Amino acid sequence: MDDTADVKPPEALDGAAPLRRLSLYEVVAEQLREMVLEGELVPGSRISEKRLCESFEVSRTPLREALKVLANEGLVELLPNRGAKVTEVDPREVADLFEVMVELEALSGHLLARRASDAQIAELRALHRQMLDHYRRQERVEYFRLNQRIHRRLAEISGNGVLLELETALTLKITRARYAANMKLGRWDESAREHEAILEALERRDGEALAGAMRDHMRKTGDAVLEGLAAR
Amino acid sequence: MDDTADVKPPEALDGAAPLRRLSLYEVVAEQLREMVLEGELVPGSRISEKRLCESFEVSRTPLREALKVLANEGLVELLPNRGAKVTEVDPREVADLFEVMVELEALSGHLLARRASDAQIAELRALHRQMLDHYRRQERVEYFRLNQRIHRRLAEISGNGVLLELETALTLKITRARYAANMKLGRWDESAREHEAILEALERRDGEALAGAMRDHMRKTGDAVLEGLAAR
DNA sequence: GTCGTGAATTTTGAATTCAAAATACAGTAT
DNA sequence: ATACTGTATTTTGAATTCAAAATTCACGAC
Repeated sequence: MDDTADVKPPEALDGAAPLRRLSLYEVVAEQLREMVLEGELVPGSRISEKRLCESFEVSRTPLREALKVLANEGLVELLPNRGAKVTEVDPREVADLFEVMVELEALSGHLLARRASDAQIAELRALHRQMLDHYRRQERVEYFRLNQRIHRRLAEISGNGVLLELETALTLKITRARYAANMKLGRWDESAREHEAILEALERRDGEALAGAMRDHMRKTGDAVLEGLAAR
Repeated sequence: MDDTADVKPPEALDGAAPLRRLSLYEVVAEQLREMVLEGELVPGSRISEKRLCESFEVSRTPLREALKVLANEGLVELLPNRGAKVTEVDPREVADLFEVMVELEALSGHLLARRASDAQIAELRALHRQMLDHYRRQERVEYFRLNQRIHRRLAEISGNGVLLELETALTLKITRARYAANMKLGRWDESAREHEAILEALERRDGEALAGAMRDHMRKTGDAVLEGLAAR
């Protein structure tokens, strides 16, 4: 019998505002997601449940629930009676991904031009300026994070919940492909210009131009990722 | 993909060709899905795990795994520590759904015009003719089933796996909304004409026309569903 | 009489246990 | 030596058990 000396701290952090505790499997899923995204779990490799259980210090029940979540996100595959394996990054699928994403972005653009409030546009402009600051200072991580945040905010302001969900889900896979392609962000300046075009079109509330700019931006991002994947 | 509702006892038929047994939770998920779609489980009502366990004659483990699948499909909501409840059909969300679906159909159209082989086009034409037969004979169920099958086949032939997945997922919700709206299929003749337009554009390989026709068809379907929902 | 507090019951979240399937291994026969 | 078969081990699928959270209900105070 192994020592069960370490007891979970159930009495910790109940202090002020646990508006909602989140389930254990969600925490595990979050961790797993990160591990897959950053390549800590090698694509194609089978996942040993036991090892993960030990490293996470949870039992198999929440771990398997987490695996199902990841499976639905397309990060792992669940083979009946043969466990789970990390999905490979298939360039073909990535191409498909961007093909769809381009259209979703275009839709976003059309909606944004119609629905964004002046305040929201100002907010986006502020975020954009902030991002450009990071760009000028060559702060990669902060730039990337703000970039993601802007894209998410754009999707939110589009005012279509389904669209937001889909873009979130697909962005996850795109991020994974990015890591796999080992993107070196040499596209910084180009990308920054494209963002500028997006902001300008939005401020003019020119739906066609905005949709075109967002479409263009996503297409070029896709090309860059695919190129990176090909030259793995 | 055939949609035969074959009953399979879990431990029977191991004799010849169980190419792959499917997990218990998948069977349960399938059943639950149907129950939610057809309104057997009332929207908004909380789901008693115990009762479902008894009626399905499975333990809580596979049932809960199935619930997670349904949650990811958006058919049920998982409230932490408070169980699951069947999601309500929100007209606002349905509108969002179609707004996105319209664009996905348009993309499908563009891809189809480029990628569909002559044989595939012939196959679709055959399915279409079959569907029209059912229409003439006023065979609702068969018509509806073939309609679904054609749409699915169109998505498949588009040759974009991601697009196929998304359309499948969203079609699920659309189907649910249809049931909730208690669609009376008074749109039969109109719908049949739209399908004819789609087929013709495809045979001409006119991408723009095809995208337009598919977009139009989906938009009108959406309008009809929303109208049905409003007049609940 | 109504509102608030606290215990009892119910229900969910997670761990453990049990059984079946798959894989790995060893031995034997050709 | 190699290939096949039967067995042992590992790993997964599902059931059961245990604990914690939430809901319900009753009692008491105002």
